Amino acid sequence: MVTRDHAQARVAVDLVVFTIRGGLLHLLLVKRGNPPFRHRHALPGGFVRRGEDLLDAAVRELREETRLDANLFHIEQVHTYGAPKRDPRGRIFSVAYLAIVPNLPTPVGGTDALSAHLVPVAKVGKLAFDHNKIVTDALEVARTKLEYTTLAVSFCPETFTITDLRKVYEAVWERELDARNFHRKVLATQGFVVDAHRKRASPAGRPPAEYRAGKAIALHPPMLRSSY
Amino acid sequence: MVTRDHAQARVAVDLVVFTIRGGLLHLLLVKRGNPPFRHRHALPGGFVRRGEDLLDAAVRELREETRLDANLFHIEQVHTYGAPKRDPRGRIFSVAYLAIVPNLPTPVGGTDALSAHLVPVAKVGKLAFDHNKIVTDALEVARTKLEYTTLAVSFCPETFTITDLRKVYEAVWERELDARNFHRKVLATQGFVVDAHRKRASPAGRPPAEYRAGKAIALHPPMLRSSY
DNA sequence: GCAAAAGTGTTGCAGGTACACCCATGA
DNA sequence: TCATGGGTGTACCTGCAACACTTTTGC
Repeated sequence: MVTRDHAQARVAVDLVVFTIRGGLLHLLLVKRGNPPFRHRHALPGGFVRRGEDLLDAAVRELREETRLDANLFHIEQVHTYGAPKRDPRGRIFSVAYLAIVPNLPTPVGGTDALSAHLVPVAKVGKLAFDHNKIVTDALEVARTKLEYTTLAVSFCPETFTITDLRKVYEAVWERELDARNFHRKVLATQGFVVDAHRKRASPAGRPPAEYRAGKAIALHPPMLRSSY
Repeated sequence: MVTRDHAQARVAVDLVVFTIRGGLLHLLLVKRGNPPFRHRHALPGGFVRRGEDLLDAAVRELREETRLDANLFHIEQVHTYGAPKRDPRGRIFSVAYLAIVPNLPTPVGGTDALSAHLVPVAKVGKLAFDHNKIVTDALEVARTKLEYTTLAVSFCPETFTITDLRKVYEAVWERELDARNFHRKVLATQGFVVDAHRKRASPAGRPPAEYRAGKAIALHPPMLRSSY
């Protein structure tokens, strides 16, 4: 190609970080410290550095924001956004990553952010750029992945109970599940969870058994939310 | 950010175009006319232009390559590849698109390609750049989407028989299906296909009824390939 | 014992597989 | 009437939803 009619562009990663607090799905947001959209909430993220791969950039940004070790969270690419005017600073493509972390520690502000907060997804307001669309897309991916994969355990600490796991599904799907059928189904699915041979002290009622994440990644059969 | 340690980059789209010929899944490949990887097979694609959105760039490239009208094929974004050294020309991010076309007309060479061919996916050799990885990823997406969506009709011409549709599944999954159960299941799934009230002349046997694509996008219940 | 939460048994139904069988056409 | 592929009926099996019921703890 002789004429350079293609764009010289910058490429950023944006992070949709979900965690669960108090039975509700929360999203990690930062308050922007610089224009454009100064003081507006936005997704954490930043530019991909020279010589840096996309996933590495996403992991780096998440670590800067949460101080979490890379093997303590789930992260995967979701979609890339490239509308010509999505960012007033120029041509910026954004590769969105979905991250899921167990019981996130109190977040800290990053380089470009005034502060970071966890916000219940139901209360997320108008965000900077096209970030509302990015959140919607990532949430749909997370909801679908709970059906066919063991992704839900990524929301849980190292050991957890079946009820903990069920509350993950209920928070993400915003839908109640039958505790008894759920219990049976999780234990019947090979590799979903493995017995930790411990009981948790409980404030009331029979103490539940604790489990760890199993080795399976895909669920056979899936946990369908359909049956509307 | 004061220091510009992030990459100034170019962004390209690469197309994984599938079609079915003679009951086999085929992939559209071009022979590169310019370095790097000159004379090597590669995915069709090209740089995103100034002021052009990602999907528009992918549709444009596909039209240039196949002369097909935009509403005659299915296209969707799959994944973005950004390893620092994936392209020897410099920092180039590639957004991969999966496209599915019915009975592709003979392809033509594009601006950057010597020629274009349809190759059975089983016979795809070593491709330029990281394109083998891109094809593998896109194929897995296509296989999965056949389970949960009506994507298979995108491989079919305007009117088709249930057997045509079944052969799509068999080609993509590389697995034979029971014709009788498949038939019943497709007709039982609301909105998958609608009766075209025509019969096709057949060389032997009872003439099959013809159908058109229905309005449904998702399949309830899904067409599971599992049951290994 | 009573409350509370964990965990099990059972029944009815929806949907899948396997395969016997009937239908419509050309030669 | 036979071969061929389209299409239907049916029997068996798996897996889920619903919900009654039992178990194990703290008070």
